Amino acid sequence: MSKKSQINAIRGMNDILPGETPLWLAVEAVCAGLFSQHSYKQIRTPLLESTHLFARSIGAETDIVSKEMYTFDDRNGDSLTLRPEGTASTVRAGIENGLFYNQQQRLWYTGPMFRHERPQKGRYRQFYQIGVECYGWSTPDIEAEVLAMIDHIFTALGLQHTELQINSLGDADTRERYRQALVEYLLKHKDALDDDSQRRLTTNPLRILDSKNEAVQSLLLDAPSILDFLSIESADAFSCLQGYLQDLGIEYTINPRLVRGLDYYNDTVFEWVNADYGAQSTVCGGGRYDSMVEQLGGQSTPAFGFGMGLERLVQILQEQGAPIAKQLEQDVPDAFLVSIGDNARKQMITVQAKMIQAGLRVQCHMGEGSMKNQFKKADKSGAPVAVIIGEDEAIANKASIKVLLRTEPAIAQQTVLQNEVANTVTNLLESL
RNA sequence: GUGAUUGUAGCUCAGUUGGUAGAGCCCCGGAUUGUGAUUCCGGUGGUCGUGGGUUCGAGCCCCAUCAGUCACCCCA
Repeated sequence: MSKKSQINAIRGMNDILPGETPLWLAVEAVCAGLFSQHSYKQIRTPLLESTHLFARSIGAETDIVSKEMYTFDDRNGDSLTLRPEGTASTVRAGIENGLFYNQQQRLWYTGPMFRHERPQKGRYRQFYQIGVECYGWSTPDIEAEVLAMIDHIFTALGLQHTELQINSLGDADTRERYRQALVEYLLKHKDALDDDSQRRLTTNPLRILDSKNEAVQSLLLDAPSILDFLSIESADAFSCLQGYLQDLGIEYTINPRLVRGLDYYNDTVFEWVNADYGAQSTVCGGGRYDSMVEQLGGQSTPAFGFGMGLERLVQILQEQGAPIAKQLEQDVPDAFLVSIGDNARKQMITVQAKMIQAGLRVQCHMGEGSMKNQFKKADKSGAPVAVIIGEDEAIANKASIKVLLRTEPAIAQQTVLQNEVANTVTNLLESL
């Protein structure tokens, strides 16, 4: 490895390597499958958007917009931004293409997002999110559908120790009245607040609620709860949602201190959290954002959605040894082709092509190689059978090819499978 | 952005009070076994993240810088 000429990835960017991509594909397939079962359609939007879009939707005062976006001027002098999340783009695309005009939409998306944060494991500056957005429903039933869908996904993935937390933020008027009450309460105990919380008293008091400072948290035990400030409508909707969750058998806890980092949420908000992952405990988060479509210039449209960080999800599945992660370790070819002599070697690619057409997964030994070497490769590939094309058979242009079963103890338990594969391969080869 | 910690072969790591580098795994070759695996023998591969400094001499000391990791901030 030469050192002078080597160029490394820039900070916070990471490569997803071939050892991990099978799990990524499997996770994405599970999600896409369940989205499809629920009649959600995918939407694909550009990675680049006008900077104004995010300032207007996420909130110009939020940390994301004020200091974490990749923003630059393009050659025309327009300010562009790499998307830091998926919701704003989806809303923009929906408005622009008339998807919300007297219509209802169930949409999902996936792809890279960009935030200039301090990187650590499972948290990168380019990260992948998969999410869902629903437009045109103001009632809690759509919320229950989405939460049930996520629950199905986690069950299908075999995700453990991850619990649902819900809260309601009410409408704008509720939040304003609650904000005043909270600030009033906290000012009485201002000395007990840490520096960050004192700063937030003026910038964003609600965020003090999820402070990790223990002194602050104990102080919050006696703080007013936003749930006591909800309007009749918001309270009804919230209890209605809980009824759905109980009917569905989905366990949840109400966390009145659950707030979201983006300004656009109202009423129901939720997170799935895994307490084992400290600073990155939130696997999936979302909520209702009824005002955003109008705020971005569209016809007023109720909206509900969530986003899920794939790096975290994949990491947790790996560390928990989830079945979906383990089964991929057995992702091996059905057969490995080996040849003796030049004539046989020339036939090998053709045999492989026919086996592939028959639906088998086949790996071929490429290039020169002693029998010993070829069998080593066959063994390493994990294929349950090795197919040997011999010199005599090749010269006679017949396909009387030997199929060997591997008999290594480690895979002896797969004997039945081996025989099935061997029979399939043998039958196929005889018919060629 | 703040604080802490780490950075030696592809991987996991060792390297003693500073004297210009080692192990295991992997990979390659050979011997052995009815092929592979196993066992034995041998081999490729690192200017010790980078750039300065101190010193006769630094992987080990100092400064800077880059990167990873952890916590905070923030968030998925």
